[in-house]
Amino acid sequence: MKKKITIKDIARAANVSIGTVDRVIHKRGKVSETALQKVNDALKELDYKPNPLARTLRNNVVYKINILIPNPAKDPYWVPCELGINAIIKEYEAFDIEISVLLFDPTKPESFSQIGNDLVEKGSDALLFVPLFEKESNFLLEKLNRKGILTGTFNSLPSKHVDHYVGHDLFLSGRVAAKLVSDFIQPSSRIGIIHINEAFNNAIHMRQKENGFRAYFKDHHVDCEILTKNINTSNVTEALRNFISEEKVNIFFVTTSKTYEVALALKQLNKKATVVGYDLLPENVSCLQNGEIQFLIHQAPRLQASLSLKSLVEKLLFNKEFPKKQLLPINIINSENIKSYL
Amino acid sequence: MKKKITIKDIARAANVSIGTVDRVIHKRGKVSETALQKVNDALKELDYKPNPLARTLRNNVVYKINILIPNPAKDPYWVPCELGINAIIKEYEAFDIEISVLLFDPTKPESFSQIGNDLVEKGSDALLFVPLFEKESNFLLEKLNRKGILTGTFNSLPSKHVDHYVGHDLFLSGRVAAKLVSDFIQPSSRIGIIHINEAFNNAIHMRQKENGFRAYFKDHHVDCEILTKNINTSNVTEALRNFISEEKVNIFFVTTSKTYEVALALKQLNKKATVVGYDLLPENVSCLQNGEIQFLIHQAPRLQASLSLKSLVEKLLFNKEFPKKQLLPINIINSENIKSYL
DNA sequence: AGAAAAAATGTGTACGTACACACTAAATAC
DNA sequence: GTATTTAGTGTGTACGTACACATTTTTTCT
Repeated sequence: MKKKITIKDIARAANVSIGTVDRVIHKRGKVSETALQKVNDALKELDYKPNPLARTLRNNVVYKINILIPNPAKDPYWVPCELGINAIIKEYEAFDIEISVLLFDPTKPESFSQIGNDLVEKGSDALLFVPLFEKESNFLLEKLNRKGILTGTFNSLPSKHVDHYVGHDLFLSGRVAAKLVSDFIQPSSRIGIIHINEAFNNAIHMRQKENGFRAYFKDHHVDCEILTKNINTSNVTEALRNFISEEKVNIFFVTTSKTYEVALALKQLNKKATVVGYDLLPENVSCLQNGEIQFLIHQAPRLQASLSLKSLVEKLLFNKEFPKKQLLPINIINSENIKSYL
Repeated sequence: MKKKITIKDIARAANVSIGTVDRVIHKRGKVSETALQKVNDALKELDYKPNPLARTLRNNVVYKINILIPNPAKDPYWVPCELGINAIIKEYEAFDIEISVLLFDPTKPESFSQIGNDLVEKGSDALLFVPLFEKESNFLLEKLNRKGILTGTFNSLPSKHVDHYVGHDLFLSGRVAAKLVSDFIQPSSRIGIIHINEAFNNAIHMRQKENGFRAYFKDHHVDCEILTKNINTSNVTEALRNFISEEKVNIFFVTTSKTYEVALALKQLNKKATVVGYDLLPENVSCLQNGEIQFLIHQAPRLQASLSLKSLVEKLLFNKEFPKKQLLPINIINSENIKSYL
């Protein structure tokens, strides 16, 4: 079991002191040509890799990471996200990392901006947040970049100005829904795309999904009527009942986690239809298991949150590299494999 | 940014030396009742967590992990598995870990046993392997346990005697296939379960999948003829062509990664049918994209391998805990979401 | 040539932990 | 009462890195 190469081994091999080796490694100058040559040769020859543990220990700083996510109490979609974050906090509690979680109201952009500004003021090594509001997020990102704070986002739209992004290809996820639905299409079928968005804050996401959905049918020359219905009222069920009664739609693609609302409305009207939607909310899962929803696409908020936090933590602790943009696989869930996701 | 608590802080709080604190922490005795009390109080009060980095640095050992997996050259299913392992090796190359990968012939149990024995002889801190052969694997596990070597397995059957297992619920994955297929069933449908297993080495896996598949239909009172066909010959295509010609089957569930063979045979006979099978081999992916396979269940060999190796590595390096048994979600793949998996 | 400045190199220390060792004080033995 | 054991405690050092500081060597200038 051979020992790993240390800076000491390099010093010995190059016949200089560890101080000189250190200066070469950190390019802090004050090294003669000959010594530089010898040390560089030795570094290459012995394939030196600095020990991240010793480096971190020596650096002896407690890194501070702030997290800004939507309040799960306002939208249950974010519950798993918070769980994922807490798991990572637990996982790294023994390390020199301090992580704080702050919640904003997903229906109030100003709540996001205000807490965001506070956090910029207070300062930190990294800030991880959910960029629900495009304008406000970009404004925040600009400030963070100016301050040189490491940035991470997840779930929503990636941006050029963020260091790390974890999320999904929403256009593709629309296509996936279309493919799933396509097996249920009959000559008489009419398809409804339902956007349920009480807070008006993820219109772009829903649009991308719709575009993907429609693109699939265009590519495959399935001609079939596809209607789009926006529901922004607070009385979702009533609006849905009206829509379903008026239009003869028997296939539904719901672009948000409120998929169960469609299943509910159908049940109330005593109608059968194919429903495909998003996310593993308890209500959705229950409908899936009852056969009222055929498929759910799982956006894995928990995994998104934990992956993005983990990347930031390990970047700070071990200087581990991460991709600027990480797109997760799109998970198709039916009444059976749901058990393996709970 | 407050510093983390160290044993020095504990020593100061308890008004003793760090040596005494250390003796308390490691329960090495030689501590007076009063000191013990004070130190324990301080430990609890300040919520002391030892710094895993410093601990590992001080321990100063290079851990050795051996890995024994089937040769990807003999069965392409294992290609991603090797890739996942190499990625983890790369990820931790700067740490005091030495990882070696050895390959056995998945058609020859004796090749597994022989290399396994060699590895036990040579010794190591942990051994990760794929327990393709039940009897031989248990024999190896017994030896490893006696030697006190940390053990990990993945992909195949979990065992009481292994420290860490990553895999799938195969019975459930059979049920998932059944649910997928159920949407294609018509009154006249006949279903074929195809076991293609040239090497006779994963009969148990295939059986579990079949059981799950049949259980779903039993639960749902779908009465529909389900035939089982075992194919162990080397000329798979011919055997399949004969089967398809003789039996009027229009829905196929293939329990192994050789799913493309069924699609191929159907194509040769110019027949259309619903095919559901396993794994993202290039041949399968191509059939999926051509519409010759409807769904694939992705067993994620790459993820399985990297997760299990990562667990062992982090257990040794940071003493991070892991679950004894980790079942992964069952991934449903169609022609669209496949893009997010490649 | 000798002093002063500049360049190059080496040494020491800290990070937090773990353990060997040295030390102190009390207890036992003769 | 002194010697020896024993329980209890404290000190020193190493792990590998990073950087401040001390020291040596070389260069420059008068």
